[in-house]
Amino acid sequence: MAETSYDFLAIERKWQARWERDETYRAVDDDPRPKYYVLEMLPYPSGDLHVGHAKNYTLGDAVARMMRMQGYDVLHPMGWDAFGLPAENAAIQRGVHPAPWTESNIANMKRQIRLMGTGYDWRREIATCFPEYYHWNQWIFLQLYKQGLAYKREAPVNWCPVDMTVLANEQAEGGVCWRCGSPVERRNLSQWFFKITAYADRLLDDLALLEGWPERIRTMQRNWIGRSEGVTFAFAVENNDARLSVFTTRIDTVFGVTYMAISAEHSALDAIVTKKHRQSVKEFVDSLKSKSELERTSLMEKDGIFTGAYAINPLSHERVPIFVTNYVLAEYGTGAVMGVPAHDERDFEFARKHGLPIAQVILPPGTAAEAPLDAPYLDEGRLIASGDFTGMSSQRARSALADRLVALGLGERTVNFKIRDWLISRQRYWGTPIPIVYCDEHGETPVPEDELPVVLPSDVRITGEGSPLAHVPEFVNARCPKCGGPARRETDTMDTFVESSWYYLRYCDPRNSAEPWQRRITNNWMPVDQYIGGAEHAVLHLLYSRFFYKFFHDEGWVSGETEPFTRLFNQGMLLRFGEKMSKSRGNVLGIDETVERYGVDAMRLFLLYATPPEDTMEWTEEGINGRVRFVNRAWRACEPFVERAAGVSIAELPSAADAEEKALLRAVHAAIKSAIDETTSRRFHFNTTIARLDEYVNGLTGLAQRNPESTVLAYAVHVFPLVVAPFAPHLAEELWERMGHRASIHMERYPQPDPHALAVEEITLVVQVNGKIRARVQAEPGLNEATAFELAMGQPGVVAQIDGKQIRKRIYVPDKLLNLVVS
RNA sequence: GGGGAAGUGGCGGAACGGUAGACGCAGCCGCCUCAAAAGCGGCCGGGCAAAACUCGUGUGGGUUCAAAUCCCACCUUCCCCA
Repeated sequence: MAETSYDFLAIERKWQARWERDETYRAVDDDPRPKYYVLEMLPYPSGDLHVGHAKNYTLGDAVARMMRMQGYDVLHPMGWDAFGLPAENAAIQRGVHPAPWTESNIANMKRQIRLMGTGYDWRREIATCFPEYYHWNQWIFLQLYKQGLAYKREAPVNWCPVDMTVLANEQAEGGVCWRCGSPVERRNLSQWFFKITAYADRLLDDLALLEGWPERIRTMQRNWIGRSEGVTFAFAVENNDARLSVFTTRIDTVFGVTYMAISAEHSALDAIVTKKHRQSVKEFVDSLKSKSELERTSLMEKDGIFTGAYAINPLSHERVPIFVTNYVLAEYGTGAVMGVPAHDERDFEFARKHGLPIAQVILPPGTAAEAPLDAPYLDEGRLIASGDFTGMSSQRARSALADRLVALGLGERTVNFKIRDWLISRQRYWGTPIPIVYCDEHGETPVPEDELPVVLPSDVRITGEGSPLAHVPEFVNARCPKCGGPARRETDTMDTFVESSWYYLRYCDPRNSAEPWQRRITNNWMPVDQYIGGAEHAVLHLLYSRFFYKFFHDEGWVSGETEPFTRLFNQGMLLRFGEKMSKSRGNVLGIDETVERYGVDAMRLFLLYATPPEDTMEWTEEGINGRVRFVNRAWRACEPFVERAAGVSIAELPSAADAEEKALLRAVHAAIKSAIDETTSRRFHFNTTIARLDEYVNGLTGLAQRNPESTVLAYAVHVFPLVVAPFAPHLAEELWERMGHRASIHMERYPQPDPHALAVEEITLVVQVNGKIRARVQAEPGLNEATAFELAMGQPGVVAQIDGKQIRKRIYVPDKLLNLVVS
């Protein structure tokens, strides 16, 4: 039967073309409707999309469509995080220039995203590799520079030997490169940084504002920022002018110090090491030179070597040996720590190994005497053997000791952060050029704003060795903006996380060539109401974006909220054959083949249906087939009735003549209610909504067989495309059009759940005796306790259980349950 | 080692103090068909031939009239941080 077979390929193509022609999903800048900004993290144009990507975009699309149909002016844009290493690696491996490689990938991915039926406002598309975009990246750099928040300094940095570039701290978490997973090395290089540490306190405090974020992401950011309060004070070095500054959060253990540990890169090391130990210390330090942070702190055994020098504890005046160690890092704190073996795990291990004394100074609560320790005691307690401070609690002692150090002028209370400045230099080609030139006379000089953008030259040789830009004389040779004399251009490019830290603002005003965005327009759209993406960006992109937004706020370029993303939703992963899709695993399922084989609507429905969106889900052949069946069933249930449906108003609830009609009306409105509830609660568990849609279609199919003339059936058919539209947008459009509607269904209002349709005429009263179910009684809703009790006593099963016992208590949950407690 | 999340039929999941297993998948039976596929209808946690009954939400306790749901301990898995 030709007219009842659903030609998804033709119909889906037809509507995708129509939406594009009509710009159905454009967001209107000045519009009386309330705004809603829904955004999925912008993708890197790697070339091909698979169904894993589709999972991300489908959820955002369903949310955008639900909100649009509920009367919001929805901004739902898409673009490309187009700078980055894969383009350059392709150039090295295959000799293709990054620009055309990236552009053809974008073209292909854009085609695939359209195939997924997602409703984006393509007029706002951006690609970060175009000068029109990175112009403003450079401009933002200059503003940060002006405020002293962009600066260059020499520092030990993370170097990825595979990607041949340096990495920010967040990008080398756990000692491996975030991109390629290879262990990073340490190198001393002069590099550009953004001073994110200046915002550490605010980034931490404002986490409290982010109630719409998953708690674990907030916790991860809190840990990453790593604020700790403590004391910074100095140890003098015996027979030496050098002083060793240390930071500790446990000043209450200061009388337990039995050694000092300093990093191999400590600036005072040369000055304090004694002649006798110079050679062995040098050998130890040299052996550590190329070792990464990961190797030093995690893989290698805690080790160190005596310097021959002694430090004097400023409070106990004790003399303790100074060790160079592999586990104290120059970049953390002051590069020196006090060793308290009795109350610190690492110190305990170290002391054991080197035969250092273990002096207990904190007594666990409830213990009286000092007992030999076979493990360090890490918690708080009462101080012993601590001079004037003996007998105090840890807490009191910390305060008193800090006061003492401050009073003696030996130290101060300080706050230490784990977070470090954001290293943005990359020795690579495919990125935003840093707008700085070096003049012999004027040194480091920013490129004037009116000379932006500093355009990336296209004629380069990309070999994978060294910075490609350094070998392009036309690029390197520049004029000094101050004196016009010869100058050398900076050849590092920016970390691609810079571009993605503000792209959500550019979507608001994407074609502005005079400024990065117009405040009037961003004020209308920002902040992003719902941000959707994976958890892997918890401390990278999401932290950088928050930092940028606060800076923009301080500069007055954005107003209102100080956070860019009001709500954040973390999508779960999509697995196939138990593993994440990747080329190397050979389990990638492409968009094109999926869409051709099953249809987009079926794919979308499956991705939303299989699990709640935050859970990891497994792609299965059986699962997608189930949704293909659903689409076909829905079509067969509705299509033969479109004409009759068109003649029935959806504004009025028809009256049901029998139980089956009544049940169908319930199913219709239960589906509507579920869709609206899942959207407004921001829970987005559309898997349950689609289950209600199954029941809806089951109801249609059943009634169509038994009573094809039913008005209720015609009504339910008429409403169906509206209810299913956010999830299966093509099927919805086609049915809607066949019902004679001219405008896109996606501009219609979503139906409201009708309480009359949802009301039940009969309830099942559960009767329990002592909490065990003994009977189920059908009854009219609204019965009172006395009536319920009467009904219950008419049940032989209940009476038998009570038999001669006394009813102690009755619990009645109206229209649901009666529990009789007997004994 | 610390922190977090989660353990429910053969499978994905639903229920989030009040009828456990909605809905789908797989399986089984029937109708249709020469037959198959598709479609349509039905069954589908365990024990019992069946009803009655009874046991069932990782394990063991607890709170409650009532626990998959709340609390405690343990086991397992996954994710973060050391």
